[in-house]
Amino acid sequence: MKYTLGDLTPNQMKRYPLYLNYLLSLNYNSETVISNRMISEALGINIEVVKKDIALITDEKGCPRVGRRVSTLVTDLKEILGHNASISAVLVGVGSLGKALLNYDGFKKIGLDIKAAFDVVPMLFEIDINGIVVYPIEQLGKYCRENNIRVGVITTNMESAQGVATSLIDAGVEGIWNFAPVHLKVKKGVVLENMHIENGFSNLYYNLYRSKKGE
Amino acid sequence: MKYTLGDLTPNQMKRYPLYLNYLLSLNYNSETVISNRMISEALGINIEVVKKDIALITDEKGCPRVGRRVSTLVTDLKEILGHNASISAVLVGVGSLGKALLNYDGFKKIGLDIKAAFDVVPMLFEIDINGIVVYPIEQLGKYCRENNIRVGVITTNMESAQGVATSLIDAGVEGIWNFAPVHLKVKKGVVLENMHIENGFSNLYYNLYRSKKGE
DNA sequence: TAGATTGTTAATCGATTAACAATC
DNA sequence: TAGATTGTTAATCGATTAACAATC
Repeated sequence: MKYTLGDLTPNQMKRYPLYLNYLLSLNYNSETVISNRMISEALGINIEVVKKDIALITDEKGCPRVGRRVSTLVTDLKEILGHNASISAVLVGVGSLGKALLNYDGFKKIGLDIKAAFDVVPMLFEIDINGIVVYPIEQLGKYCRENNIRVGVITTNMESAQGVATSLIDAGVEGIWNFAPVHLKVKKGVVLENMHIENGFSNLYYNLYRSKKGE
Repeated sequence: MKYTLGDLTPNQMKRYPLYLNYLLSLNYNSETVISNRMISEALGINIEVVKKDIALITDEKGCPRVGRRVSTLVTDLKEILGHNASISAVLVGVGSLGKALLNYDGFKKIGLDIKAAFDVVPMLFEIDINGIVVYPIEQLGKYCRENNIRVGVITTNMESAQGVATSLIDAGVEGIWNFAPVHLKVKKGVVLENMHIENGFSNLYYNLYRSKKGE
């Protein structure tokens, strides 16, 4: 692995998950190989971009007329995408979206370790969802400090999100992954990643328009 | 509105939802004004970028020393983001994520009109979730054709996603909004928008790394 | 008026695309 | 060997940033 995370551009970081997703969709064994061209065509990404992106994150030299082993690429992509890390997190807001995320088994696989969940509704307290226990929101700060929580996942409603974010930041989290459809203010140095489904739809809408136009 | 959707770049289209989100987070009335500078500082987007983006989508001239009315900007942003449209859609896969999305009231507000849901589990059939009825997956194709469905939302598990996508495409949908964490093959001309939560995490992970590095 | 902000043009920077020698 | 693919360098393109006159 020639380059480290810090050398990669945000644009590249957006493409790596696409490569990984695509490779995982193939039925491959330890001998399966793939060429940049195939990746390029499958994903609709210019081949020169693929060549550079891939060459950057792997030590394996591509073999002319053949390509590279899929298994190596998968390993290298996972490494660069942080799937081998284990970042401690809490989730706040155990509504339908919160529950859905807790029930999703994929987080650990990608490097996020949700240690606990928090809510205001007493009926949820001490309930165990997919191995994660729900605690009263009052305990959020204490829990985060005592367990070195690095990331807070916010799945509350719009009204509560800012308050929760502030509590999380006061408790020392480094990053917030916000699923509530609101703009959050975070103090400098705290990383904010917004997962706004509305934005996904805007993109879809835009591309529907373009594709109709292009006909 | 000087420009239309087709004139805007994908990069701009990613920024417009951020502007809208931020403006909506303000307590504004019909007289509240905002300067590009304030937007720029709140969102951490270069002010020249903000100036251009905003000027492009509104007819209201900015007033030096003052800015523009927030209400006008909100209207213009909603227009360009398609919130005034109404695109017919179906949702396939009424698991925890599917249910969470059905329970989310925001879709209609942003221009997506989910008309029906589909699943394989008989226990769910004819159930009404937030006004949306669940039907057997066998009826998917027929329903889409008869109701001119333009978009299919996929919230199935990984295994079923590709099959569902193919059915939707065969039934004539123009776009697929995929929440299943897999790579989907779609035929040319069909718009695919992936909502992969893993990708959000990769971004967060990357920015956590950068922010630590920058200290 | 002075100063902040707008709108726009020019300069810089970075990313994408094209070209091509090297390799199996 | 011929041809496909790699890796890399050069050219182009577009987006971001800087600069500044116009305006209230």
